[in-house]
Amino acid sequence: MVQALQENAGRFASMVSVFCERLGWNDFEGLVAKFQNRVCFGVRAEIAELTNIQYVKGSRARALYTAGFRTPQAIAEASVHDLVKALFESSSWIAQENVTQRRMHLGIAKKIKNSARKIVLEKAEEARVAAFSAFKSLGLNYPQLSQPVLPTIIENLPDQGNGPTSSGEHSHASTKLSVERAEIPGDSGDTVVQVISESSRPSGNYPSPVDVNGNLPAPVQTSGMTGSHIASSNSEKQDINSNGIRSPGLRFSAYEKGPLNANNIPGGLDYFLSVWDSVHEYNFDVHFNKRSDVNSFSPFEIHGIAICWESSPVYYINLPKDLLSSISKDKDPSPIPDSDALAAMDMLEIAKRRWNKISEIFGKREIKKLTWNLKMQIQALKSPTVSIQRFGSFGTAVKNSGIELVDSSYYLLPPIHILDGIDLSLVSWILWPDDDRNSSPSLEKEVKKRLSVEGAAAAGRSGRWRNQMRRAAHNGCCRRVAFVRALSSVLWKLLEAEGLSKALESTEIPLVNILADMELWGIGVDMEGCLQARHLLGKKLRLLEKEAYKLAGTSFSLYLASDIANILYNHLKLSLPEGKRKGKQHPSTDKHCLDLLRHKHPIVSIIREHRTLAKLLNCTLGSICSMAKLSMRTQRYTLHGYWLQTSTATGRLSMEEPNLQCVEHPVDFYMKDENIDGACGDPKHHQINARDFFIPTQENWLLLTADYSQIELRLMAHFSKDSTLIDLLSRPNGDVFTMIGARWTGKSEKDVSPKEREQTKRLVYGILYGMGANSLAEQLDCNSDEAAQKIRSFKNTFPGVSSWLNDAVASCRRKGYIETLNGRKRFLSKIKLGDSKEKSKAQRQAVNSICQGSAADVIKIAMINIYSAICENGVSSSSCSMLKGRCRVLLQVHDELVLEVDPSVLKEAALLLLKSMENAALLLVPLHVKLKVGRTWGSLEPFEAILDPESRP
DNA sequence: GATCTGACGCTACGG
DNA sequence: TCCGTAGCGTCA
Repeated sequence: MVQALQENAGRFASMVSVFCERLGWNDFEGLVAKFQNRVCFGVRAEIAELTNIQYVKGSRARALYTAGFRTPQAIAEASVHDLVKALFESSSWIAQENVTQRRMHLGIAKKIKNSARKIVLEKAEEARVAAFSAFKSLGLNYPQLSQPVLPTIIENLPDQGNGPTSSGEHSHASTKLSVERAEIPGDSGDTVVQVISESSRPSGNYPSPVDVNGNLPAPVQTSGMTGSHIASSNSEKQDINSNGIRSPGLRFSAYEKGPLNANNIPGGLDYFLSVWDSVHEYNFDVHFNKRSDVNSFSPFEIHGIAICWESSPVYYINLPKDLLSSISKDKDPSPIPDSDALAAMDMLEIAKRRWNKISEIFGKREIKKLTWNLKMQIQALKSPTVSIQRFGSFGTAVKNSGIELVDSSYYLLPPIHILDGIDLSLVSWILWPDDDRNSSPSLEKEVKKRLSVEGAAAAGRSGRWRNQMRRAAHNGCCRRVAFVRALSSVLWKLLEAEGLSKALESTEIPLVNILADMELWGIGVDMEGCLQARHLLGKKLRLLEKEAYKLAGTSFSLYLASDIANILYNHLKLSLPEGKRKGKQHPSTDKHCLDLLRHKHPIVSIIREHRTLAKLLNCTLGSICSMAKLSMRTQRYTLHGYWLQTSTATGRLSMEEPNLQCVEHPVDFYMKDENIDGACGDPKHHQINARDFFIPTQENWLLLTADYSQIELRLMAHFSKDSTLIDLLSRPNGDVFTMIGARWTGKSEKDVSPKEREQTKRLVYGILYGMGANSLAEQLDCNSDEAAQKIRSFKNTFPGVSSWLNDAVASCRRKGYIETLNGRKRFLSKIKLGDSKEKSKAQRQAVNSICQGSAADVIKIAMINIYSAICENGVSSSSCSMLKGRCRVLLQVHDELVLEVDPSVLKEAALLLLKSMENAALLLVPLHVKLKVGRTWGSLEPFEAILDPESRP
């Protein structure tokens, strides 16, 4: 933690000082100094600054100061132990210290440290943003500003002492957009089939080198089999196997020998590429790393690609070295002398041709290409960069050849689009959606779980370099590809046996591309607004704390549930609500509990408000500020979360770092304005809507969102075929819950009050998810008899629904799994095998997963349809070609899609969105979609312009 | 003895 | 004894 902090602070400090230095802008330097610390005004100011830290008031501040901790930063970096020493061990009553006291001291020191950490982080961010906006207001061109900064930052990192600091030559290079460039020949779909492909493509069925259990056949057999495969393509190839150029172990099969460098086989890389091109199925793994410290247009640096196919050795292409090798031309592997510029240019042409060939191979849709974690690899190959250093003597030639330079020391190669790649992690997830929830899918773990020990070991051997240097340098790339090969034979058979290939191929695989793009693109952030809100919230939180301490008569941590429980139930002697004990460490202080207590003591509502606001500040706004990056491309702050396709059991997407699927709704509070003279007026109303800080990534574009209305309810109507419900949902307008409420209470629609509507909604979802009468009674604020009566009444009104609920459970019990609209399965074995508690849980899950999972399917299909119309390198479809490049999907929030749109095509985009979503599935009830448009996510207005789609051609 | 980890509590979001 | 997520924090 502290390391991260130090890094952050250091980065910020160097950035700021470079800004100032380069512009000679002294005023700004002063501003920054103020932000960074307020040291210059002497000791009193310093101590005052320390009191900003939580739990640090007068005496502690002085104690810390005299012990040498003179800034929040020093405290943040200090060890807890040192803080304890500084805070308590000098005082006179240290002698009677006992264990509990010691623990308390440690706790306080920890909290102080945390609080100091927060303060330092905040300041770093404030200054970062202030620096940025100050430059912007000066009208400075961003690239000029940022370019010198990055190398300087790198310079400050320990292991990159001599990064280029400043020079004119890179100031213009990286501002150009380069994605649109470089047409790849193989990209158009109709790739040229080379003659060699046909003649060398092995015919007939392959004998599988590894059986379903992953057992390796005896070495003799394998060796013969490998030979026969290679021989059928080329006899020269066999020689290398028996000659053992790379590996002395003649008696081992190629499978066991470990990887080969694709350039070191006879015929060199060109020959390898032609063989690779001829196989009908292969596994690959791109070796790359993400330069996370750089706000680059293209942070992916690629090093190589590992490839293997059935019973082949694992091949590794070293980039760019192997592209530039001349072995196939004159059998002379030594590099061309640098003086020979012409030869270098020739070589470069060859390299380009080879790169294009690779691109072409990846672009063949009909070839089955398997890997693990495809999304990142797609991203890496979309803007692959290679360090200048790796070009060695070709560097100058490359520079003159028009290959683009980015981040001053990386060349950007033409993009490669992997079409229809198959991600084995998806296969594994779709087969076992309830597995590994907490951990990210790991290939190693998967191999251990699904393959026999021998199978895993054999795969490991074939992907493991003997040479330790290479093993380290290739970062497991070859091993991964070998594992993918071993796993795929097992998983693919299972997939087909379970009949899950359709779900995989129709939605999950196409979705990978979309998510990859969404991650790269990001969403815009209004940093200034966010920081202002944080400032405001911070002030309010401090006021709330003060008030809470006053009401409690003592100070305690509002962040700590056990402290709050202690204050409420011991100190203030409030009575614990019914049934809230349950053997925990402390009595519950959760939201529901506080709601019950809210009239008993004024502090309760303070605690509630503090919790809500603290969550907003620390989680949402905090992560926005710390995770937003300044985008080179758009000169705006953007957030790039990660989309997780395999983390949920029901099939929904989820997101992390940050999770923008749970950004709060607007929060209101009142706060007295403190004027400079201390006079306080009436409490002023404030509203913070975190969604206001999300904006398009492009200047002047708009956000366009669309969300499904009651999608799960509609799916339930579809599945249950309940005629009453279908009838209600098929009406073109009117509120569904009001209508259900009317039907259910026997009133007419206009007599249904908003309260009744709300109750109806809760009841509907409650029953949908199998809620018991007791909890429903609590939710609806009535007794459990009434609740039970309402449930019966509801079920009588919709008899089809209630019988479907039973059918769904029965069917799940019979088959052991449930199935979604798209044929995805979730296995719920506990519905049969568990104890009664587990059983009833599984029953509820069964019903819920069908609806939730089907809803996830529907919106995924809609996303795919939209993407195929708007994506820039997709097949051009008839009417939507004008949308290409002017419209992007930014977020998916379960039932809602957030797009950004060029205003000139707003109407077209809205129509496309509406149509794609409404037609994503054909149900017995129509799917309703609500469109909204606005400048920020928080200020959306209903979009009415295309209510009548028939008016458009 | 500092540091890491898994379990749990709480709060957001979505239906 | 509604379901499904992420994330932050404490504690043993």
